[in-house]
Formats: sequence, C-alpha cells, structure tokens
Amino acid sequence: MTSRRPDYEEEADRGGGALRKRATINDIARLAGVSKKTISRVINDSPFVKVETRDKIHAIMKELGYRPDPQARGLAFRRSFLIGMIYDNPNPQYVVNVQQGILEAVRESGFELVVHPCNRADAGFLDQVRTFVEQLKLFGVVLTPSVSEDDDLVAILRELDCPYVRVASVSLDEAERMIVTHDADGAAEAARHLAALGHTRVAFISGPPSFRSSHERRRGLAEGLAEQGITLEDRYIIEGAYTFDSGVACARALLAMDEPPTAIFTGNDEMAAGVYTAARDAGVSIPDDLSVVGFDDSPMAARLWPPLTSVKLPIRNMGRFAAEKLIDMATPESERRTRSHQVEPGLAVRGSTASPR
Amino acid sequence: MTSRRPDYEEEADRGGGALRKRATINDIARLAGVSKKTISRVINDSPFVKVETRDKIHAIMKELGYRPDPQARGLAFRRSFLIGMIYDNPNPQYVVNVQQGILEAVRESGFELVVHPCNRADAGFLDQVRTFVEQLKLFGVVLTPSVSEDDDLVAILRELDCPYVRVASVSLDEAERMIVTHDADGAAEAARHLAALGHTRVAFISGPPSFRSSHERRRGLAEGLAEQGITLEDRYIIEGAYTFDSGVACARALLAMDEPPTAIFTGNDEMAAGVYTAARDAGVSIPDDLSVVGFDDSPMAARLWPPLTSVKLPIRNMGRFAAEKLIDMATPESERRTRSHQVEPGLAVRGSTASPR
DNA sequence: CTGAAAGCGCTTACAG
DNA sequence: CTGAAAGCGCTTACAG
Repeated sequence: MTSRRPDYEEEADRGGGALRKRATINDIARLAGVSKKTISRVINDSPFVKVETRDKIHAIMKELGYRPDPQARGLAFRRSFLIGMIYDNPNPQYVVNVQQGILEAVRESGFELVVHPCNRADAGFLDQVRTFVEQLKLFGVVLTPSVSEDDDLVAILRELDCPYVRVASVSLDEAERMIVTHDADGAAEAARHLAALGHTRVAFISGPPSFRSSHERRRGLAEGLAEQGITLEDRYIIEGAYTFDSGVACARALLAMDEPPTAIFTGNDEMAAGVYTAARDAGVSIPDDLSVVGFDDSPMAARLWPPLTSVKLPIRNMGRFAAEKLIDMATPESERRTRSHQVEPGLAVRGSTASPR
Repeated sequence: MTSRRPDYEEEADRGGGALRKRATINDIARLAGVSKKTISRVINDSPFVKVETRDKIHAIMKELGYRPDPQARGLAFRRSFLIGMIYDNPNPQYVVNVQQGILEAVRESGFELVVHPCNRADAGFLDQVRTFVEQLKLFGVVLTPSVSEDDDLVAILRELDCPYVRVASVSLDEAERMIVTHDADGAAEAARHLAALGHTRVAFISGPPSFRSSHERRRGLAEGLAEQGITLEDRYIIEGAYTFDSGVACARALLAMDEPPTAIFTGNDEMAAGVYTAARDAGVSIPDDLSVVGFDDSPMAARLWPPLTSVKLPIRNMGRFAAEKLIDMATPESERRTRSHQVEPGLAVRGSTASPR
C-alpha cells in the first residue's frame, strides 16, 4: 500500500464513496489465512476458536481498524443493533434525561438509540409503533410512562418478538422487563416532611387518572401521612391534568375553601408552579401561609421563588437501567454482570415548605 | 394459505421469529410474474417501468402490506436510512424541540432519527462522531449549535461524504447546508422594544464567547439600540456562561454600579432567571426598577414572576427545515418541492419589561 | 476447532 | 421497458 497525501485522497473522493474503503470480513479472513466463518466466530465471541487463532485475528482487526458492519450483521441476524425509545411524556427534561441514560448504557456496546415520540390519542398510534419496530427490526425498546402502561402496545411488542423494558411507577410485568420507580415512596417522603413540619391539613392535586403515577403519588402521600396519624381528607383531593393551568385552577379552588389546606402536594412541578400563581393572586404567602411540594425536581423548581421543595426521581439512571436490562437479555446469564437496578426517589427540600403559622 | 386463529399463531411463535413472515421482494416478483429487478425499479420510482406493470405491482404490494427492508436496501446502497442529530446543547427544551421538528419532516419518509449528544471538550470527540457516522452509514446529519460551528467536525463529514445541514445563528456554509436563525434580528427586536419603553441604560449579559450566538445576540442588541440613537455602552456589557449562576453573578455586578442599567438583556432565559434572583436579593423590583429580557422563550419564562419577556426562536421548525433540506439533497431537483426555509425570531412580550421610573 | 455453501433482502452493472 | 448474474458484508445450518 503506498501512502498518499491526505489532500489528494480528499480531492479524489469528493462526491464518491468512502475514502480508503473500510476493511471487510473477507479482508480479515484473507490476511489471517482462515475462512470468514472463523472471523465471524471471533466477532461473535464464540468459544470454538483456538486461542492463538483468535489473538492473531484480533491483532489484524485492530491494525486495520476493522469494525463489523452492523447493517450486514443485522440483515443476517434479522435484527438490528438499534434500541428504540418510545415515549409520550411531554416533559422535555424527563425525555432528555432518559435518553442520556440509555446512551450511557449503550456506549461502546455498538448499539444506537432511535427515538420515537408518539401520541396515544392518535388513531393510528398502535400501527405506527408496529411499523416503527418492524421496519427497524429493533433490538429492543424502552417504554416510559404513560406508554409503558399500555398493555395493547406491549402485546404488539410480544407478538413481534421485540424485547422491551417498561419504566413505570409500579410493577406491571415480569421483573426482567420492569424498572419500577416507586413514586409512592417519594410521595411518602414528602408526606413525612410535611407532617414533621406540623401540617395536618394537607391537600393533593393529582395528575389525570389515566396515569398510574397519579394514583401512586396519591397513595404514597396518604400512607405517609397515615404513618404520622394524619388523614388525607377527600375534600383536599382534587384532580388536575399535569399542566400549569390545571395547577392554577385547582389551587384556586383549594384556597377558596372555608378551611383551606396549609400545605399542597402536587403531582408534578408544573402544577406546583400553577399553585404559586394562584397563591400570589390570592395574597397567600409561600411558605408562610402555604407550603408547596412538587414532584420531578425539574430545573424550574430551583428557579421559582421561593425555590420549590420537590420529589426527585433518578431519571437518567432509570434510562440507563432500562437499557442495561435490555442488553442483559441478549447476554448469556453466565456472563451477565450482576448489578442492582433499584430506583429510589428522594426529596429536594427547599424554601417552599415551612411550619404552618 | 389456510387461515389460522391468531391465538395459535402467537402460541406457535413465542420466542421465535416474526409471526407471518413478511413478504420480500421475491414474493412480490413471483406474484407479479416479473423479475425482482423490476420490483426494485418500482420501489425506487424508476421511470423505466410500463405503467400497467407498475400499477399491478403497487396493487400486489399494497395487498401484502409489503414494505422494502431498509436494512437490505441500506446494505446494497452502502447507506442507511437513518438521520443523525449531533448536538451539545444543554437546553433540553431546545433539544427535544429540534428532535420533534426533524421527526415531523421524516414522517412517512421511511427515515428515522438517531440521536447523538456529545461533548466538544472530550478528547475523543471527533473520533466518536466519525465512528458514529461511519458505522451507521448515516444518510445525513443535522448539527445544532455549538457543534454546528465546528469546522473540524464538518471536515470529517465531508471526508466521509455524509450530507449535513448546520443550524446556526449566522451563515457558515453554502445555503443548501445552512439553517440560519438570525439571532441578531431577535436581539434587535428586543432592543427596539426596550428603546420604545424609554430605556437608554441597557445592559447585556452575554453567553460564553465560544458560542457564535453570544456575539450575534450582542450585535443585534447594539444595532437595534443604535437605530434608535442609543449606545450599548461597554461598561454595560458583561460576560456570562449561559448558566443560572453566571446570570446571578453578572446581574449583581451590574446592579452594584454607581449608575446601574434600567434594563438587562440576557443571552438566554436561564441567565435571566439569575437576574431575577440577584434583583430580589438587592431589593430591586422587576419591572418597576429594572426591565429584563431573555432569549429562548423557554417554558420557564412564563412561569417566573413577573413572566419574562423573551426572544423566541421557532426551534421545532428549525429542526424540520434542516431535515427537509437533508432529504431534498437526495431528491432530484425537478421533483423537489420549493419551500421556504426562512427562520424569523419573534419577541414574546410579558410582564418583565416596563418604562423606567 | 474449522470451513464451503447457501442465504438475509435488496441494488448495481451489464445486456438485450 | 425488462431480466440474469453478481454483489453488499455478514450469519446460519451443515459437515467434518
């Protein structure tokens, strides 16, 4: 091989194919003096290759910078090396964090991430997901709430024989296929925090009932309060929609009560921001007149005034754990690293909570 | 073909391949009584197929729900049907919006989106991008700031013959490869708004100088003020880092001046939120004592109190336009829809701006 | 432990 | 306007 000036190579190639053509399995086989099947065995970590043969092949691969073509492998395997993330969560911070977690897990693994936002309200929703998974022959998919709660969707994935991991507030499937976020535990921690401050009239603004998390967060709050002998009264439970406007409206209703709550726990931070607005309009001071706790610990939480106390989920880790489980499914049990995939919510305590007057 | 009960099919298949095996080009060819080359011509919209032949083939494809396998086509084409998004922007809202725009553009097109966040400060940054593009044989990539400003990165893409479109505040490349966001125009609009309110002592908290946008936003502000006969004084220009904390620090310095500004324009909303904190600590009231204008119109802008006036970029459209340009590159000029890809910033006027006392 | 043949589902290059 | 052959870069199934 004669060495060429890079300039020349670039010049010669503009508009054409790759520069130096990348080595293929055939090149490696020829150089190693073995069949390509043996190269294939090395690529796939088969134990049926003599150690010296393997080492020699590895050396040649390294020298040529050889990397097997995922497209060709995929065609032969009838499966790609792509992991899909299917989601309908409107919270960008959540989405980006999960993506980052998945990417952390797949780094150096040869897998790549394909994103697929969707809308469960769309008529063609299930068909679209089916096409997506089928066309890309996805290696597996990560599902986040609320699509992770959709059993019809899961049925399609099973039918297509596409591995999946569901991220959800509560277990909905076999353990290997679940990342459980224990939202109730986080809500219970918020409840204990409020109880410790001396609150007894605690209200809950829930998300829409179609989200599991709405129920889990409520359950956790009720149980956490009950531990301290406090009742989450029905009159203090009100249904929001996980939106800012619904937070404003619900808070207005609560603050207009004859005996208004001294603390409000909201299903997410977005609604907590709505509570701030309603409180301001009503001349209610946070935290002096009213304590507020959110859920998500979004970046906004720390930017509000006073900064918002909020339940925090390790979202990036949730994405990473999910992808790791997916990859584990393809790894022989013997070679699998045992690793814990426990998700534990926490509470970021800030200035929006204080003892009632 | 005998029809089977779905139950049975599911039963029979668990853990195996796809249920009913999907039709291939060979099935279509056999049923149509032509060679697979002719099917291939139909798939690729070749004009060299008799109309009746084409129609017949289309009918058969439709009946069988045939969709060509992108992996197999990709292997033969030496190029995948994946579009990459390479980014290092820390703003999740921005990232998610661009992603949505790209997905809008590729919908029904058979392309899919692979995301690749990265860090320009990493030692292996360029190599990682090269591997990503090379391994996936990307159809093309969309670059957003600040990676869109990286000429070394672009050189690699050219070398790999990978089409790209750069999203940036100012033109850095041929028109077909650029989505120009005209940040300066948005900043100028902010300037005109402040001037109209009667402000003359206007300050600018910039982003890091390594971002083009920092310079463009400053330039636009200066030019917009100059139009109205107002000077953006050097003493009122201060360098931030696009972070909340830097916004706090810069605003503190500005408010401590003997003759503090009556209005502050920040390079992004995150720093504007920092200005709010510094103003609160200093007992300075927004907008009575100080007007504030941000950039991005992030969701937080409307949640702050008072709601933040901010320059708004059509981020989703920017992503869509970029992907459309990419797809256009592969479309013969004759069939290309002419469509405008102009990006125009706007100004969301809210409660954080008022006339100075 | 290793290999020759056939195949994954498409396209290119050539021929007619 | 249409097709037979070879090939894209891998793996499976079989044989030894």
